[in-house]
Amino acid sequence: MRIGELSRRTGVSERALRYYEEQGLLRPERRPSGYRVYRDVDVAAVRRIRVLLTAGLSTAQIVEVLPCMVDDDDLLAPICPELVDELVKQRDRIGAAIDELAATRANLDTIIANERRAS
DNA sequence: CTTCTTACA
DNA sequence: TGTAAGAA
Repeated sequence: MRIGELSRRTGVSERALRYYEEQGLLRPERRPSGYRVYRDVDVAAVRRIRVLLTAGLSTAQIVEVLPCMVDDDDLLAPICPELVDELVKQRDRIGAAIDELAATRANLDTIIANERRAS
């Protein structure tokens, strides 16, 4: 199938699909015309990429992590133990980010609470 | 009509 | 990431 069909079947824009390829996430063949040719398995591949992207992983991380994962029905399951380690680190980073945002929000709340009427 | 690349009021 | 432009 060509990019248009893959886009329709995955709900991912053609722009994004070309970007994924640029990042090494997909390696479609090329027809002499230059058109990209995707295989059926790429539909599932794109879904996995989406899941990881939504989980906050960068495309670079996904490139390394993807080969260590397998489709367990509808979910993604990590195979390599070292991968689980990286995922845990990623989870911790998110936790840290949440804490920082909570702190900045608290600062904002304080400032808002200081509102005073103009005399 | 579909895709490709490149570039950005 | 979207989108416009010019070419195939």
